[in-house]
Order: sequence, then C-alpha cells, then structure tokens
Amino acid sequence: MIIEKATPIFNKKGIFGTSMSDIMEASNLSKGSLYVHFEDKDSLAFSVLEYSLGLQNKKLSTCMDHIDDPYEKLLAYLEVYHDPMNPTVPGGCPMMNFGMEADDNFPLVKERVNRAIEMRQKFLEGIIKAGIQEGVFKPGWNYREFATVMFAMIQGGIMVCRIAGGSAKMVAVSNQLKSLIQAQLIKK
Amino acid sequence: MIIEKATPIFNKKGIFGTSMSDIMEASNLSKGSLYVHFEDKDSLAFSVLEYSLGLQNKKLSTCMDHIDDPYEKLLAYLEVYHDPMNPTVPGGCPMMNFGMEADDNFPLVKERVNRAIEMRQKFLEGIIKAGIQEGVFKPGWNYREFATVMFAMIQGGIMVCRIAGGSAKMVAVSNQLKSLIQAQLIKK
DNA sequence: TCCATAAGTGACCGATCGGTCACTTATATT
DNA sequence: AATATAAGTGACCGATCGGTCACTTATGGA
Repeated sequence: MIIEKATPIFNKKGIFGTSMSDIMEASNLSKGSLYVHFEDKDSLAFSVLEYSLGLQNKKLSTCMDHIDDPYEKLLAYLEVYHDPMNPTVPGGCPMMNFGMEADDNFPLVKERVNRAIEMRQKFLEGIIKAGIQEGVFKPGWNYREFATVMFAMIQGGIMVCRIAGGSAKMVAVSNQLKSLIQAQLIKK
Repeated sequence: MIIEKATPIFNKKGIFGTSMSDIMEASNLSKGSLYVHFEDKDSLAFSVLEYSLGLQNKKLSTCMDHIDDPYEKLLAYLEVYHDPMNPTVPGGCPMMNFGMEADDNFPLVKERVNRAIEMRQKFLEGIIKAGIQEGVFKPGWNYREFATVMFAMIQGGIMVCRIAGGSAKMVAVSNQLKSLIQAQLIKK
C-alpha cells in the first residue's frame, strides 16, 4: 500500500524530488513507520520502480495475451502506448522517468531499467520471430534491429508528447511503425 | 563562466539533484557571489538550459551549414547524434534531461524545451521541403509526420543507449532512418 | 487470557538545503 | 588619486532533509 501510494509521486517528482514527507502525507503514516518497512529512501524508490514495471507488464499481458496473430499482437502493443498523456503508470513511463534520472546518479536503478528494456525488446523480438515462423512476416526481416527501433521510437514519442502536453504526435509515430510492420507482411 | 561550469552538473544531476553548493564548488565562487548574478536556483537552471540548447544548435550549424544537398544534410544531422555516449552537451541531451524532469515540476522549463523541440522539427521539415522543391525527394512525402518521427526516434535512441551504457543501439535507429530517407529519394 | 511479535508513533538528531546581508575587494572612469 | 559601481565574501537564517529510537498500540496464536 505504501508503494502504491508512493508510485505516482516518485514517477512525477523523481527520486531526488520526492521527500519522505511526501510519502508520509500520501500514505497517512508516520516517518518511523515508513522506516519499519523500508531501509531507506533509495530502497523505497527501487520498490516503486519494480512495482511500476510490474504494472506495465500486467497491462501488456491484459491487452496482448489473448491475441494469437503476431501482426495483431504488434498492433495491440502499439495500442497500449497510443496515449502518453494517460499512461498506465501515473506520471508517465517509469523506464523513461527513472532511467533518465538514474543515468548519472543511481547505478542500481539504471541497471534495473536497462534489464527491463532488454526484456521488452526480447519480448518484441519473440513476437516477430514467431510471426516469421508462422509465415506471417517475411523471413528476411531484421527483427532484432526492428525491435530496438520500435522500442526507441515509442519512447521518443512518449517524451515528445508529454513535453508537448498532448498525445497528437504519437499518431505519427504509430502510423510510421504500422507501415513498417505492414511492409513485412506476407500477403495471402 | 558560471553557466559553463554549471551545465554538466545540471545536465547530469537534474534541477532537484543539483545544489548551489555543487555550483559553488565547480565555479570556485562563494554563495553570495552566485546570487549576485542569478536571482535563484531556478533562474540559474533556466540559464543553463538556454546555454545547453545553444551548444547543440551551434554544433548542428557547424556540421550542417556548409552542406547544400538536402539528402546529405539529413545524413549530417544523423551523424551529429550517432554517439549518445559522447554527447555535445556533457551529461546527455538537454531536451531529454530537462524535459523529463520538468514535465510535472517546472512548467517554465517544460515550455522552453517544448519550444526547442518544435523548432527542431520545423528545422527538419524545412530541409525536406527544400529537398522536395529541388526534386531530390518525392513530392508525396509526408514530411511533417516524418520530421516528428525522426526526432522522436533519435531521442528514443539516445535514451536507450544512455541507459544501456553504450551507443550500439543507435546504429539500428540510424540505419532505419537512413533507409526511410532513401526510400523517398528520386533516382537520377 | 496472556504474551510475543509486528506495526505505528512522533520527538529528535545532525546535515544540508536555498537564500540573505552587512561588508570587503577589484575595477574602471574622471 | 578619488570615487562610484560591480564582484565577491562568508557567517548566518529558518526550513527541510533523510534517518533514528524509545515507546505505544494492534494483532493473532497458544
């Protein structure tokens, strides 16, 4: 419950910007009680990161697990990210928020985010690879490169949209990705 | 000179994470002296942002102004961003660093970054539009959408590379962008 | 009912934060 | 050389920071 209440705060204000007083207020707990459950602030921040990544994965599962067709599956992935102003985790994409702050400041957090990114790219690669084997996508597709590009493009789109204050630009990103995917589709 | 010394610190540690003591140490100035030149910390941070954006623009000018051909010009733009681990501004892309932290915390900074992004996209649009008029690129190219996508893709690539701790993944982004650009090239 | 354990409290700690101010030093113009 | 202005100093302010600790309250099994 503490983690739950702390998640939007850390995601919005960052690790440096969040104080334990903020968490006390949000959780209606005293400072001493917080330190019963968490060794220090960094430890709480790390738990929030873990929880936030879990939220995203759960959302992806919900939206994708029931889809079999690899092409539709990629589209469903895109759909999850289509509106960066209403993100799964309040405050925006945790990989972005934690990752950029952690870059030069919190090596453990940075490493955790890196792991999450690698997993996400492997996840995309797996979908495409399955699609190639099923004869849905062209066998020559450099799916490893594409998974990297797809992930980067979405993250960049999120950033641009959040700073712009609107999700409009995500449409351009989404369209471009769709056409890149469709270009690898084998027509029946 | 204060701004110069403060730039890498703010870009690495962020606005929340940077203390005036950090700036005192880096500039070898006393606290009082800093406050002669800057109203408050936020004002200094904003100046650092402005300076950082200027550095980037100067770098782009140096690398691109002498190129006339629109196609070569786009490639030169890509080249500037090809190694996110050795960025123009120490600490990484200031739009990314300041932008993400400012998102929910510093509306003025956010607005300034947004303006910078808009300008950058217009800059890319201008190059492509000129290329279309010169008959280098296909007239049907949706260059507005592409400018948005190109910018987002590079930013996403920067993020992924910095968190991964290496510039390798930028190659994938670069290759994809090059092939998208070449697809709009009119063969002679 | 008793009691061990966990959860929660809030005063308190030293350190650091952003910011101020009376004052000294350096600089440049007349 | 005199002087007005700008640059620079460092002690000091109240507030807040992350974190501790002796203590109280709640809980659940024997």
